[in-house]
Amino acid sequence: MTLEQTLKQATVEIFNQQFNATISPEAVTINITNADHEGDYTIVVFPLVRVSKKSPEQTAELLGNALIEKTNVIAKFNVIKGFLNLTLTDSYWLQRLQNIAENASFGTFPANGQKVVLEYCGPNTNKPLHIGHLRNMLLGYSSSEILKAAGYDVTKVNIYNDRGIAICKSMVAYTRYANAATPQSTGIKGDHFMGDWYVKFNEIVTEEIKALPNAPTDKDEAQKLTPIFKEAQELLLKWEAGDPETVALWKKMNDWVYEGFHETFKLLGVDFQKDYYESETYKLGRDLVNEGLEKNVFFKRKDGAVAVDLTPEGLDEKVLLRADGTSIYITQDLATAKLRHEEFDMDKMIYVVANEQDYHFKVLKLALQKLGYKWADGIYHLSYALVESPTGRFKSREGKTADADDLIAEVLRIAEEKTKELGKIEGFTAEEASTLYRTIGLGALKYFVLRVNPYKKIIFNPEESIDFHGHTGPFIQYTNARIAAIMRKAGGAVTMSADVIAAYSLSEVERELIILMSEYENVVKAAAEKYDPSEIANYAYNLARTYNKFYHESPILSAPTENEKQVRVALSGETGVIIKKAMKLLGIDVPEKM
RNA sequence: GGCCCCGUAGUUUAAUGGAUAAAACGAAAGUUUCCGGAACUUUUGAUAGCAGUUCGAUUCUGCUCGGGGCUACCA
Repeated sequence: MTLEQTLKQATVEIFNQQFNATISPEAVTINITNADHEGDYTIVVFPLVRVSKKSPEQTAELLGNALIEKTNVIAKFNVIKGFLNLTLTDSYWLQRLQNIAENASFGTFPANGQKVVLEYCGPNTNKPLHIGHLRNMLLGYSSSEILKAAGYDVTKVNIYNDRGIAICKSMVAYTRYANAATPQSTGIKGDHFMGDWYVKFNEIVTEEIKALPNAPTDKDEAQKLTPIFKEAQELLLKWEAGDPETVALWKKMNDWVYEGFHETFKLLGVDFQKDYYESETYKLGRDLVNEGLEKNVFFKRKDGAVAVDLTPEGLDEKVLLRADGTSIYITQDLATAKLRHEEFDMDKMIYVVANEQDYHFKVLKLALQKLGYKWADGIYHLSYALVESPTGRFKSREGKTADADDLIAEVLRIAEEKTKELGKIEGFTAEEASTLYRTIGLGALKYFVLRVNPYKKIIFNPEESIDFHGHTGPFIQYTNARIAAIMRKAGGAVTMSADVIAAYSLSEVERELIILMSEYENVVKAAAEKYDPSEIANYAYNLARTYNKFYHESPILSAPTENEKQVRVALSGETGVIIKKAMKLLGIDVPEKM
């Protein structure tokens, strides 16, 4: 039982005895005491006065005394208004620290038997990854790590939107102008190579529109009249018909893209246990929709399209199958969901997709629920806001500024520059140095993205780029490097003796640090429940900041007494351990020297 | 038009309905003896507006004003 549970339970029992009243443990709110007041934990008694029928102060006083009687961990308490501030004994905290240090799996929960399928990334294969994918991938990967720590069995999957008119556009431009160039022959990364031909296509469209006799003012309308667009449409038809030459070209170009993507995935450290391809699922779903017709939960409109009526749920009527019986996006998503359930028998299915598609996922979940699939209750859309430039939304037309690979390269370059400036890596081999630049640069980038709550939009200013001071990844990494240096000199982790645990008197910061570490497992749990890595990110920062404060206030290796040295080294070692654990949940490596 | 999300110091972010709203960046000043100065200590400054719910509201409700998104037999 955790301390909070113990205190809640004791409070419930005390109320039962003293007031003959039954309250639930959930009704007892316990917070960490505000920094401005003395105490470790605070029980807010306002909600309890209704039961005690005494003033908040009297109730708190009574409860405080009773808790001291009942438990053996409370040293003292004070009452301010309706707040009961409890101070635990130093030996409780030291013992707690020792227990944490001895428990290698502190912060990871035992398997809960629940399976999760988590879909993330979901790129189109006609252009390179951009900053939005970056946010998606970092969120997806980190969420998966957090869920695993919370005891879930997680399978990460990706879905490639590898077909359609956009891909055909690149193919047409390539066929017309490339002269059989390849990523290898040009030295261009495969996904960028594909993207370049997509850009080329659009350039030609613009030219051909100019040549049009009576071009419509609407750009989309005008595009449809251009020869190159018509070629792309023909190509799409040929692809759908399975024309061998077209399919071969399509496959060749997509393989280039995958090679490029995989390079980026590897650099970022994200991975997938299974890949899905739209080209294999785009026709699925028809049977499922017909099943809905039979069950009378979907209906056929007069025009022949099959739709679901979601007006009772506050949404609209939504078409699920075209009048000609072919699938649309939602149709295949329904089918893919069912397919995955058959494959994985998961309890939860999480989709990491931008908030533009909030509506889509509401429909998806409701439609599956109407079909009677119980597992649809476990569908969760991990929705995140778009990344915007200071001037508004990143458009692909704005080009380079939003490109994921460029952004990564830039941040690695800055990491190298700053590290060299500081000159702390003497004795590093060239390879060690470049690994370090990567660790720090990616640490900065990942932290920058993950520290923000997913539903909040991120304003990203490429000019100002990413910082390495203050509330950043490198700051946390640096703190660990500093701790690592101390631990090397101390000769490794220490175990505190029973005498020290019993008699040591903690300073304010030391106490603060232990309380923070003690909270780590609650933070992991909360982050998993909320699907929110920013909880972990902010926690890690807090821990690092508190440690630095401690570090500056308290001599560690040169502490005045052996007891102080023992406690402070133990404190340092475990802080390092938890920093590493937390950062791992964010997908961020932590160097021992930097 | 309808629906959804967001609005906190100059800027970027925090705060299960709890105490005097917390940090970082920026700006200004400082850290002789010290284990790593990517650090630490000061100073500076904010809940868009108006009501309501209650012991208590950044948080919940309603309205107003701003910003974004969705509302395709596109993906």
